Order: sequence, then structure tokens, then C-alpha cells
Amino acid sequence: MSASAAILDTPSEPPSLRQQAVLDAVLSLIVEGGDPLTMDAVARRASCSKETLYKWFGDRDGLLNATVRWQASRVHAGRTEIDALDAATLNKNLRDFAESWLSVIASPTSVALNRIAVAHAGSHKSNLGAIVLANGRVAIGARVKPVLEAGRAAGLLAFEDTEAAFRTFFGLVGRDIQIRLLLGDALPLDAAGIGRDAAQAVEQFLALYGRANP
Amino acid sequence: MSASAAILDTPSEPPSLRQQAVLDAVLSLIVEGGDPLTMDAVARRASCSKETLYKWFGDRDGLLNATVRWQASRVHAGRTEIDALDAATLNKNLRDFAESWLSVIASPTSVALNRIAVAHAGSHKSNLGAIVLANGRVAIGARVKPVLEAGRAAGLLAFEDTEAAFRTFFGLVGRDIQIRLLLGDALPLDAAGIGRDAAQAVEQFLALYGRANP
DNA sequence: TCGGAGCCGTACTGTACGGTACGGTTCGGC
DNA sequence: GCCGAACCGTACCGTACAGTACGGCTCCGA
Repeated sequence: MSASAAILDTPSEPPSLRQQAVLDAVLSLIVEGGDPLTMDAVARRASCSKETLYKWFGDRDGLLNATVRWQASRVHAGRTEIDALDAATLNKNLRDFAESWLSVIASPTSVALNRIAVAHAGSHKSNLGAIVLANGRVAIGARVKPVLEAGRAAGLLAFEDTEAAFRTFFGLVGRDIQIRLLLGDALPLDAAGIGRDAAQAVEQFLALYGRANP
Repeated sequence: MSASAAILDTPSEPPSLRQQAVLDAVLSLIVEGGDPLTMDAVARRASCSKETLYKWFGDRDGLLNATVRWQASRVHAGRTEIDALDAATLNKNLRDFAESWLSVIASPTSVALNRIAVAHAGSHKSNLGAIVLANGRVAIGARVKPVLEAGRAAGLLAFEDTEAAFRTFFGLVGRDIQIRLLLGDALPLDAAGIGRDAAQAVEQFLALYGRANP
């Protein structure tokens, strides 16, 4: 484990439109929470028969798997251009990453999906946790690290180990937010707050790893 | 929510020795993971009857609740003395906190218990998540913050908001570790590594918040 | 117009598990 | 030695839910 390909093994073909609708139904049920996610409930919500669910997704686990992948498939934001990196651009890029990451982990969908994956990781079989990890922490790492390295190449940052630098950044941004949300803490977090938090995290990161452009 | 008393409402009397043995059986089953925690399994492991379980703990939720509390009750480490705080002592105190916190979140017991609590927080009722939070993040906060404030009083640290400073410390120490472990990532983390990580986190924290003693 | 594929809705089966009931045993008080 | 309380082991009940079966509808291609 520990990282992996972007989408992770057993790619399978993408879901048809109807299947996407079913997966969206699953997502809506997951986010609503409350009653436990049953196949009956999914079939009812998606207006399809259970037989079809089993035909398309194999079993309950397969359905969850497909749902997590489906959600993951529409997160990946556009790649950022990184050349001619000056201090302001670096700062802005990092702030964007921080904001988008905070927005993601604070979203009800992310919280609900992570809860499912965490619970699943306990009674193992299948790799929900790995999928979530690959599309969360690992994906953002893959996008931030090139920026960090570009910053170093431009003489704006100083560090030895890119991974270590990224993990520090990750920690400064996320702090206790994700675990608190997962545990049900009602953490107030609006867009303005996220903006402020992101800016502070970047500032702190630059204080640790930045150096005046020589 | 958001913080709370040390043990959280409905204190009830402490479990008897026999009851403690039962709760330890629950813990061992939880940590072992694998098959889902059933009342039959608990009764078998603890060599007691299900009737007794229900008599003592009410229902499955009550048993989980008591288990989490029981585990929490034996974590609280001794209070540290904080007067005559010089730079070396502050450094050592923070490093101790960081190490002990990392050791906790990396322990199989913590991981398993947090998984249960996270899963529970989804389909709410009862406050497992709040209990875990109160005895984890909040408890360590309550112990670290006085040290931070003593450091500030001694002119070693500079910050406005103690809570904010602590959250930064928390983020620098924990980074992505807890979420990765919860999601089942096989993160290698031995005592030596924890020591190194803790030292680095403290160093970074002091770089952000420290100031030369005037 | 027909046949068949795909799917919906619903009814059904099997089983795992939470919770209860009860007989048998141990043990402390009298 | 006797009684009752606490508790163990096991059997039992009810239900919720994963997974299956099937009849009927729709749509498409021949």
C-alpha cells in the first residue's frame, strides 16, 4: 500500500449514464447518513431493481467500490501551469491548493465517504481505504510536490526531501480538522474561514521552508 | 460539542474488576479486528453470558461506550510541572507531548477505537466520537496549552491565540499520520521514527512561534 | 408483428446478529 | 446444611438485510 496509481487497480470501464445515476443515488444516501446504507434503499432511491444492482456491481462491496471511484473521478481538478514561478505565483498556487483541500475535506461528501472507507478499513477485504487515500492525500501530494520543486528550482524554497516538505504543508493546512469532522465534531468552517486558514498555513509553510530569492 | 468535560456526561460508577475484564475482552476483539464485533463474540471471549452483558451495559451501544471510556480512563498521563520554564525545558516538554501523542495515534488500540468511533459518528446516536475526541485531541490540548502559555510568560514564545498555536502544533506533529492509519495505510512508524518526527515538529513549531528570550 | 434483451418491482430465502428466557452452578450469608 | 443472588452456558425469538427468483413492461431490431 502507501500510494499507488491514480485510480488504482481493476480499472474496469466507466459507468454508463444510468449507472452514474445509480452511483449518485448511493452518494446522496451516504451523505444524508442517518439510516444504514442498504441495497433496498439504494434500489428505491435510484428507481432500479436490486437484481440490476447485483448484475452491474456484483455485490454490496462492488457497489461501494464503484461509488468511491465515481466520486473520485470527478474531483481531479485541472493541472496548474508551473513555469516562471515567482514568489507571488508560488504563494498563490499554494494557497489555492490549501483552499481546495480544505474545501474537500470539509465537504459532507468527503466526510461521509471517508467514514465509510475508515469503517471498511477495519474489517478488511477490498481496498476502499486505499482508493480514498489515492484520490485524496496522494493525489494532492502529486499535484503539490511539482510546485514545491519548481519553487526550489526558482530559489524560493529550500528543502531536502520533497515528500517531507509536503507532509509538513499537509499538516499545517489540515491540522485537526479532518479527524474532528470524522468524529462528528461540529466544526464551523465557511469559505471565509477556509481562506483565512489557507493563507495562514501557506504563510507558516513559507516561514519554515522559504528563503529570500537570492 | 467542541471540547467538553474530561470524561463527558453520564459518568456512572467505575466498572468492577470483572467488568474491567469484560471491557478488556472487548478491546482485544476490537484491536484484532477481522470479524465484526458481535455480542456473542464478546461473551465468548470474556467467558460471560450475554444476559450479564445486557444487565451490566444495557445494550451494544452501552458496551461500546463503556469500553471507550475504560480505555480513555487509563491513558491520562501524569501532569507535568511547569514553573521555571527555560528554553531547554520547554523544548523537552513539547517533545514529550509530541512523542506521546504520536505513540498513541499509532497504537493499534487507538486506530481500532477511532475507527469504531468514526463509523459510529456517521449513524449517530450516542456520542462515541465526542468521547474519543475529548480524550484525545481535547485532552492533549488541555495539557499542552498551559505549557505554551508558560512559555509565553517566560518570553520564549510569542502568539496571540493559544488555541490557534496549539492547533498548529497539533498539525505539525500529526500531519497525515492519523488519517493514513485510519484508512489502512501501512505506515511504518517505530519508536526511533517517532522520536525524530517529534523533534522535527517541535523544532518547526519553535521556528514559527519561538523568540529569543529577551 | 414478433421475439428477445434489459430492466423494474416485488416477493422470497437464508442467515447473522441483537436481545431475551431459562435451567444449572457457584458462592456468600444465615 | 439451606436459601437466594449472581452469573454461566445455551437455546431461543424477531428482525433486518444481503442476495435470488420471477412476472411483467418497454424498447429495439428483424
